[in-house]
Amino acid sequence: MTPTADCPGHPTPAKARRRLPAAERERQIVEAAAQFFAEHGLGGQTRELAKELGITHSAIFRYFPTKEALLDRVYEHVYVKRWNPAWTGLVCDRSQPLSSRIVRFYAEYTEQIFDFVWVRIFVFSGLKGYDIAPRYLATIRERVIHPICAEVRADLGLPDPETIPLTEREIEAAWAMHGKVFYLAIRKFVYGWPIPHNLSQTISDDVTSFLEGSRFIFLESVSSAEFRKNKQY
Amino acid sequence: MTPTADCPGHPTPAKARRRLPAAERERQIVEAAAQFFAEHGLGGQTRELAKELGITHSAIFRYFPTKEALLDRVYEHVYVKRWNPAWTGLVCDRSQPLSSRIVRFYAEYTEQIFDFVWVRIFVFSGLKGYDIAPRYLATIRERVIHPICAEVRADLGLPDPETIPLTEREIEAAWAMHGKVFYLAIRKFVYGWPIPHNLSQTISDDVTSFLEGSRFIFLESVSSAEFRKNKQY
DNA sequence: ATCGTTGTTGACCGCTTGGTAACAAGCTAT
DNA sequence: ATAGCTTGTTACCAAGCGGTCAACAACGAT
Repeated sequence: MTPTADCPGHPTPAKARRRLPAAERERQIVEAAAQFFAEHGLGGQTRELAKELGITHSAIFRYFPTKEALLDRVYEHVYVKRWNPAWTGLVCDRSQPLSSRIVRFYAEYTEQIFDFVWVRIFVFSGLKGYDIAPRYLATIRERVIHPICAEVRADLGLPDPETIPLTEREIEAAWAMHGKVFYLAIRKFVYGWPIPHNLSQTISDDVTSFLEGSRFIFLESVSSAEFRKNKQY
Repeated sequence: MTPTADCPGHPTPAKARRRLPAAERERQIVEAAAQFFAEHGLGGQTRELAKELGITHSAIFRYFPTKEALLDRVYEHVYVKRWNPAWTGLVCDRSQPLSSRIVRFYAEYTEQIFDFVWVRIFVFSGLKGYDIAPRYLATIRERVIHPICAEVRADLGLPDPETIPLTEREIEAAWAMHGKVFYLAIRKFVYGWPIPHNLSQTISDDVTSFLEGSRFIFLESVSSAEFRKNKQY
């Protein structure tokens, strides 16, 4: 396209700035790249990205030695600092009923996660085999899944995970709820399929359904784990 | 994998056939292409696919006018005929308890769906904006989600969807279970993350948890829908 | 053998791709 | 101004891409 499209008819066409300070241009490129790669996949072309920025693709390579380096910056920009450290404590704060703790966590969590760029780049890099997804899921397991299981145990008057380690069934029950929430995001941003308009109602239902529905799983799998443990002596 | 791996050292290496009848070669290409595109994405190169087949990329274009045409055949090969028509009736067969019907459906369903090629091509084409995913989800909604909701209604002694239309909350509750199952597939084939070794136990837990946990959602949302309906007169 | 048929090849075309280098256009200080 | 640094563009490269085509190699029938 015409790079200098400042319609030659205008005498003083507001003179849109074409030369930006380095730091600002760099930030601008990263931001546009995140949106761009989320849309077109990680294989999207730098030339097209440049076009959207109104610069040439060579300009991008002034700021990033390679496309890979740009992608690394995009990952950093999208995934770092989106985790609120307060969340971990939130689930364990027993001054409130368990269900409202979990509801509140997922309400805040989805506010960060239900994002076109976040979800799609996550899936794109998962498909490419990058380690973003496994590493992130390991974090979720430690900071969300396990704490929730521990709290459910406490809520049901069951022994804590230190005494009787969490079983696969219990962990999977917690993943079910997490999966439901993330599946909503996939439905929306990957499949382009509508999701319920009342998201907080949905989340609240999911949490209640999880707590109600998986109670017996916790009771059952803990008691059978206890049984196996006692048999050892 | 390598069909013609005739290690050049052998004097009479059984003479692995290089010239195949057209129909067989075509079938072979489609099958290899499905595996290949599932692995490398829909942007994978025909030359590399050809290399895996032990032929040149030109040979592929003898059988398929364009890469797009090959992809169409792959879609057909992967997604057509994987739906068992008996499934629709399965959920509605009231001679058995509802939970075992649903468990059985999802057991059979996952047997078809938990497949590297199926899941990844599904997600790849979803990200590209092809209509495979939305169309498929519409089918799931009609043939699985809605029937399950109707059966839950009947099981709880609630009015059928003809009388009181299904609410968004009820439908979403059923999607929760479906999403959990599909999220397992995504964890495995997209993120490369382990899933429980006892899949049938997990599915059975998920179904029980759904039926137990969403009972109140059905009761509540039906009664409020009835209330709204009566108010009209 | 010889012929036509058919699967396969290798060289080639035009376009796109990430990446480079030389040069032009702004800004700022003197 | 103009020197000097910074920012951006033009023009280019080499490799890779989907797709084409003429020639060739393997078969079956005669």
